[in-house]
Amino acid sequence: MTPDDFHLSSFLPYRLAVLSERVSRRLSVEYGRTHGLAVAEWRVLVHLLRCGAVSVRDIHNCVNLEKPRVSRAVSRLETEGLVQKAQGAGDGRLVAISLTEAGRSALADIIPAATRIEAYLQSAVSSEDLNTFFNVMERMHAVLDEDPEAKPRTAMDLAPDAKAIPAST
Amino acid sequence: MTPDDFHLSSFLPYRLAVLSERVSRRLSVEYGRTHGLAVAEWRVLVHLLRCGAVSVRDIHNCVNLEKPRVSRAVSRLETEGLVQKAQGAGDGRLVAISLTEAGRSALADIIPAATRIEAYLQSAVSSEDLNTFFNVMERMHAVLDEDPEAKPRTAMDLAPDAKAIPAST
DNA sequence: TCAATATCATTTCAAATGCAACGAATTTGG
DNA sequence: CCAAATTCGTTGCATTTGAAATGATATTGA
Repeated sequence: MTPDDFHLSSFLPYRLAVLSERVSRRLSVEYGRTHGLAVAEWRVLVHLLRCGAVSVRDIHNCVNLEKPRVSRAVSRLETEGLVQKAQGAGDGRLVAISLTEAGRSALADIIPAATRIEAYLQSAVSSEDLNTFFNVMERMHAVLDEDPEAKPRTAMDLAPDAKAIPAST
Repeated sequence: MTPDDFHLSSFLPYRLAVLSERVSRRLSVEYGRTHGLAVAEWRVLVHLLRCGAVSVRDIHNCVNLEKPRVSRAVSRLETEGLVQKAQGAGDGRLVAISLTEAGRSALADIIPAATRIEAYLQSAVSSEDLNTFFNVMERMHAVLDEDPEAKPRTAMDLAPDAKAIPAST
């Protein structure tokens, strides 16, 4: 293969990174405007909404954030009063992190805005194509799942039916 | 809309970020093993291969890296001997950055490996689905292009036929 | 012509990040 | 029962990062 034929702009990893980063930045405008949240904090809040009182490790295992990043995000959220920490019930090492009323109310603001942006992004795409899109992403994940050099996927990111991916066409 | 229905794992921006980061990390293993390159350095090298002697600003405008990041990546590459700087011909402010022979040879190593990983990622996807996949990404970009809150796209990332996107189905 | 403005690359600085180390708490295995 | 090993959350530390400032050069416009 001739290296000169290589175009960055058609290189899959590059394309993914560019779109992902552009989308993330667009969302950050929204998070920031409403409550000054960074991506890590947004992920933590959303996870807490669904899972109630959980540990740092739980969050780390679910939302693709390194442990120190979760710890610091939680600290910031606690300072802002959106989250509270409590001593773990049985295990003294665990910290039970949960939403405060203010946190719940912040999410009530932000989730609709986030959903609106998501819908906006998808608005020019038919639902068949969107299905195919997600299916392709899942297949790429599946390839990486088999790759010993790749970082394992978190359990939460596994497709519900990952064991039997239906063909999309 | 009920915020409790919101799942992070089905949120498009989150999915994009997770896949993109996983792919990037997998590639970094490859870059790092061969020549200790970071993503920014890889992008700069590839751009130079196609564009010859260019300025920092040119690189910044083409490969989605902030200006300081390009500047530092170039410095590192120069230290490693993969790149050389020259005084800009006409304009004294410009720096003419170009590949050295060592840089070209490093690319000859890395590009096949990168291409192999790209092919690997796409190996479980039919070419129709892959077409749809890229088409969907392009449509999302197009939506952001209309959004004043979104960061503009670089010229290089514009699809060649972005003005008339063919339907994929 | 030459002052005001703009552009270029670099550097400064504060914040974010990830790896590794740490102390505390728990579990394990003899 | 207790010492070794593991797991938990946090923190130290070095690196990376991006926004803004800087100094140098070019361009503009009066």
